[in-house]
Amino acid sequence: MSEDLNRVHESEDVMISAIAQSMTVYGVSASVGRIYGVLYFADEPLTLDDIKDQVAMSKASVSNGIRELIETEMVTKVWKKGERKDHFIAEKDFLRNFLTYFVKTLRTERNLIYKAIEQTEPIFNEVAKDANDDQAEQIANRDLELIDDAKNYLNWLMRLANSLESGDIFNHLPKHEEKESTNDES
Amino acid sequence: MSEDLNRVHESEDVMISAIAQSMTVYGVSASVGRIYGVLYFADEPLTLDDIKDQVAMSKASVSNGIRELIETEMVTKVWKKGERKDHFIAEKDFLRNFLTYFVKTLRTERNLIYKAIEQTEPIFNEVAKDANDDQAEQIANRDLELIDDAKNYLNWLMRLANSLESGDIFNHLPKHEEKESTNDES
DNA sequence: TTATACGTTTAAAATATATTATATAAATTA
DNA sequence: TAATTTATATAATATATTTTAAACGTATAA
Repeated sequence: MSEDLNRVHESEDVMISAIAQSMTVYGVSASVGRIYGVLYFADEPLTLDDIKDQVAMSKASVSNGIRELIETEMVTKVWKKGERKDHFIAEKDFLRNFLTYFVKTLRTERNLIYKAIEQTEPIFNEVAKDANDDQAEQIANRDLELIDDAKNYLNWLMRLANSLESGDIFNHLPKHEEKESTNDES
Repeated sequence: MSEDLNRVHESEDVMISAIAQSMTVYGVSASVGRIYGVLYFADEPLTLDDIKDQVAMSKASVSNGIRELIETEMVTKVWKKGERKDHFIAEKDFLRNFLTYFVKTLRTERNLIYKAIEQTEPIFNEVAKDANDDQAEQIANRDLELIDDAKNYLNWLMRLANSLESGDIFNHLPKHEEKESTNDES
C-alpha cells in the first residue's frame, strides 16, 4: 500500500471514530457506530465478512449491529448481481439519519408519557371532585395542572416532530445557509 | 393514609415511572429519572434522605444522581431557612429541560465531528493535490466531498441549536397551538 | 475543644450490556 | 438428494455500568 493511500485510510479511521462516538449520544453503541463508519467510507457495498475484517469483531456481532442499523434506517441491504452474500451500504445523508432517529425518539417519548396520562388522569379527576379527604383533593388538583402542562409540552414536541418529518422546518431553517456579504470563513 | 390519598400517590408513581423511562432515551438512567420524578411530584423541597426513602436507593446513589441532575439543570439546590440539610427542587418545565439537554447534545456532536474534520481535512487536501498514487488521490477527493456534506449538516444542526436556544423556533412553532379566534391570555 | 450531622468519595459487589464461539436454520449448488 | 455457504439464534463469557457500604472530610453545635 502506498504511503498516500495509507495516510488517507488513517484519516478515514479518525473520522470513523468521531462518527462512532457521536452516534453513542443517540443510543447506538460505539462498535455499531464503527460498523456504520466503515460503510460510510466504503466505496462499494460490503458483506458481513468484509465488515468483520475491518472492525475486528465477530461475524455474529456484525450481523446484530447491521440489523440494528437497518432497523434505524441508517443502513440498507443491497443485492449485488452474481453474488450470494448480502451486501450493505450506509445511508450517507447525516441530516436524513438525524431526522429519522429524532422523530422516532420524540414519538416514543410522547407515547410513553401519554399512556401514563391516560391511565392516571381519570383518577386525579375523580379524587379532585368527590374527595372525602381535603388534602388528597388538593394534591389531585395540583397534579391535574402538572398533567396539563405535560400535555402542552407533548403537543409542542409532536408539532416539532411533524415539522421535521414533513420538511416544513426547512422553511424556518433552510438546509443551506444563505450567504450574503458575510464570509466569516474561507 | 386515606384511600383517596393512596390512589393519588399510586397514580403519581405511574407518572413517575413513565417520566423516568422517557428520560432514559436522553441518556439518564432510570433510577436517576426516578429521583427527578419524585422531586417533580413533591410539594416542597426534599432532602437527600427524603428522596432516599422514596426511591429506595442508598444515600450515595441519590447524591450522585442529584449531582447529575443539577449538572443538566433539571434540579436546583435550594436553601431552607433553619435547616441544615440541602434541599432540592425539580425544574418542572419539561420544554425547558428538553431544550437545555438537546442544545447541549447537538453542540457536543458538532464539536466531536468538527475536531476530526479539522484534523483530517488538511491530509485529504494534500493527497488530493500532490498524489503520487492515483487511487489515493481519487479516494481523497471523494472523502473531501463527504466532509463537505458533513460540514453542511453540522452547520444546519448549529442553526437548529441556535434557534432552539434563542427561542426563535417559537416563531415557527408557537409554544401553544393556535386555536382559531382566540383571545390570547397572559 | 469535642461530638455529631451531612454530603461526597472510594472500592467492592451486583447488575446489565456487549461480544463471542458454537449450534441451528435457511438458501444455494451439485 | 447431500454438501456447502451464509445469516441468525443461543448460551457462555467478557466488559461496562450501577449501586452500595464504609471511610472520609467538612461544617455546625454543644
